Amino acid sequence: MKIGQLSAATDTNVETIRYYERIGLLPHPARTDAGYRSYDESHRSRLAFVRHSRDLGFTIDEIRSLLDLSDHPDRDCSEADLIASRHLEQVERKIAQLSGLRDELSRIVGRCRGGLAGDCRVIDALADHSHCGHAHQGPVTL
Amino acid sequence: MKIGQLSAATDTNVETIRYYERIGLLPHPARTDAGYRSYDESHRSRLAFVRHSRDLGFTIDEIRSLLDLSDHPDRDCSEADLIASRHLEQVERKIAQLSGLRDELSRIVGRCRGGLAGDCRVIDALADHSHCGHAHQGPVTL
DNA sequence: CTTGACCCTGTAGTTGCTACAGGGTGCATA
DNA sequence: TATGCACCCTGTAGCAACTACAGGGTCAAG
Repeated sequence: MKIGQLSAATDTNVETIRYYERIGLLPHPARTDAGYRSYDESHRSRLAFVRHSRDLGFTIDEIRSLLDLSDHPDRDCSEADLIASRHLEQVERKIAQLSGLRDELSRIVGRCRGGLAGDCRVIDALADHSHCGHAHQGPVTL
Repeated sequence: MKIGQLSAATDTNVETIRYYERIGLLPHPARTDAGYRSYDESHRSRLAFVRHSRDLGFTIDEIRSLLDLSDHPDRDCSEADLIASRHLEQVERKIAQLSGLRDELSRIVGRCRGGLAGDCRVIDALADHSHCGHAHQGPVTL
């Protein structure tokens, strides 16, 4: 299997596959005479594992640990459970944070009837009004 | 006001303030003889506007547009409303995506009773099982 | 006069990719 | 045989929005 076929089989960008190899998430595959990467089923399933983990929002470092456990079936698996449950907590915190944003945003939008920016409620709400019961929480990434 | 005081007054990292200046979000302030940045109330309120917008998850580019409107009170403010409602939609989409993750993660965690990684349900769930009714959605950022 | 807190510039690191530039390979077709 | 064209290679730079130095200058207190 060449990289393009692995890419199609796992729905992963070719550049991403090379990136995962570079950072040590995937092993260096064999090469053809022409220097092309040559993959087999074990590479495919490892990459599928990585993809599924990324889809669930695990970081590269967490995936490294999970892969390590997966490579050593004799180890205790409580670490995997710990990683996953910590991650679940983070996802829940993020949902709570975004729900707060959503509530504040929906209070803001739809209040302008095409007037001038000078008395726009949207602009106004973003200006400095510490009295409006809004708890400062620091920048957020979507 | 020196940068450290502005930093304290707006709960913003000093480096972040200089960064905002560099990318043109804040104006270049006056300087003291020693070359120290010297801020006044107008800088403080502009930075507060930026911070509040970032807290609500607006991107730097969106904030640029919002600041621009705020600087021109004679403009039509429907653009501000558009920016905010588009952003609200994005936040709602993100919440939906994360809720999906949360559901799948909670199905996965807590199923391991300290056994060996070889038959760990967590590891197992991350391996390749396209039959489990999981819709592929691509990597997510928290 | 020295200590420590603050300030300056400029550059590099973070995360997880993505996008070239500039080249080589392999196969089908004119 | 030439010549496209799709694919592969390496290496580097870019994205967002900061954050973290390194290596220096300034200022007030003790």
